[in-house]
Amino acid sequence: MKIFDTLSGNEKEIDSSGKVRIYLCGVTVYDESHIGHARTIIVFDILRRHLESGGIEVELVQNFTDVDDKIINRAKRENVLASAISSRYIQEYYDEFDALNVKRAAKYPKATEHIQDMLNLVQGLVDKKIAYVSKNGVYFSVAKFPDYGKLSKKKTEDLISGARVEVDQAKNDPLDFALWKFSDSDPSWESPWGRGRPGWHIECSTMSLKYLGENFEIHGGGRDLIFPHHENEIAQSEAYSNKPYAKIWMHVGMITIDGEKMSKSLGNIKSIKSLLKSWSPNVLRIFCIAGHYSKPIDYSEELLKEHETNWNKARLAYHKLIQTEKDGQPIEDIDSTLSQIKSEFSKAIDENLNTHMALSAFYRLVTICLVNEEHLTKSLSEKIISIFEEMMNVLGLRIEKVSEEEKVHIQSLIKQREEFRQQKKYEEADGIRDKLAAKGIELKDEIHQTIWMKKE
RNA sequence: GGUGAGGUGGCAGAGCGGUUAUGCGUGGGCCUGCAAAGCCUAUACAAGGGGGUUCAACUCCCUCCCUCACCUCCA
Repeated sequence: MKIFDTLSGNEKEIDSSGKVRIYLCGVTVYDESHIGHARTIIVFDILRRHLESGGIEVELVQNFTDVDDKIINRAKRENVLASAISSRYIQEYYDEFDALNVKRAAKYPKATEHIQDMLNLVQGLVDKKIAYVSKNGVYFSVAKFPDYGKLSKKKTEDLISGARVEVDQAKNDPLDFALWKFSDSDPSWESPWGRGRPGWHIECSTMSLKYLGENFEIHGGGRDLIFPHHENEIAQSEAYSNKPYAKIWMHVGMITIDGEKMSKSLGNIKSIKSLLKSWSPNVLRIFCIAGHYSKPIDYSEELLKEHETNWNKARLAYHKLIQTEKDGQPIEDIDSTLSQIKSEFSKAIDENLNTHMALSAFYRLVTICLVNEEHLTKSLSEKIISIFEEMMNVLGLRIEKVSEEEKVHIQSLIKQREEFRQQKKYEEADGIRDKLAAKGIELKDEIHQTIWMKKE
């Protein structure tokens, strides 16, 4: 499988000779997660699911940044400890991403639980004289790392001339960044250089090294992390280990709203929590993967509605498949069509995670079910169901199953209702429909049969 | 100002040097106790502007214009 590598600017084959180790930069837990976070995480979820479906072992590590100025400010405002804020939002994170059917990572390391590891790394950089101690903290000396800028394609001269680089008297060079910041207030830890807390970038270098080793397969996150976060991570990690850091850098595009990036400061956030109130997790997932991951997606209700329409068709098709009992002559050439769709689907994902194309293959399968209803036989349905479920599994889409017992019950009610309808006792028939609706089962009358569907 | 990614039919969006992607929407029809859906059919002569390369460009090259992101914390 190939992925576009930001560092080399080319698509690169993922080294799957062994376990595929992936480090994903997670969220800073100071507030609710939004659909932009969800997009990045869902994209990596699909990457992981696809590799795993091909029998490749994946080890995904995703951090929580739980020490940060925003967390501290919020804690002050609410007059609680910083850890109270971070643990609240970590819990919400789990609740929401479980609801979105995102597979749990192998490990969710927290910065605050790796202070000593970070200090060791800083010590290594100080020993090598790549980091230095100033009055505000310990800084990384960018000038000592000649490759600085290779990921974001920036020249250090350009960065210096850019007026937006913060001027800080405590630094030797305006480009230098903090590895350790001196501070006495909560949260803070002792260090050989003075009490304080870690800089942002050091946690990812430390925790990826600790859990995935020196030269792991994929490192990623949102596009907005390329600079300075990932650039600085490379500098620290490679200066420390003298070895190349990640083999592939993968970055996911932003979600915009009215053409502007979704961000807290603009106040145009769509939180996952609020979106889950109006849209099913499946629709939200489709929304996040309907365009290519490298490009931005502009949020709109209309777009969500469109995906909901499409997804409803898929649900209908699936329910038809599982309710097909009849036998007969299947469609000609169906096997070759099915295998074609199947291979198109996985090829699309193999080629730089083209989920858009994969999704269109999936919808083609849906259309086959809806158009060829007359020819759908039990054996054919079973065949299609297995492909259908395979695809849903890779995309992380999920249709709730009903128990055998419940199924029998629904069928008998449908049969009863059918009898009422034959006798034109519509009130009774509608009564049954309402009764099922109350249980989350909706009915669709068709010419030869009534299809039931689990509501979402 | 620098760096990167883009500009495709009403909207969303891929692929591809030469054969209408597709979906949504919209019009018409079928089906139908109602409901909801579904199916059929029609519909867009799309490629930011200007140059080039080529027998042939939406697809490659140059140039101009525009949009977005990053250059400060950010998925």
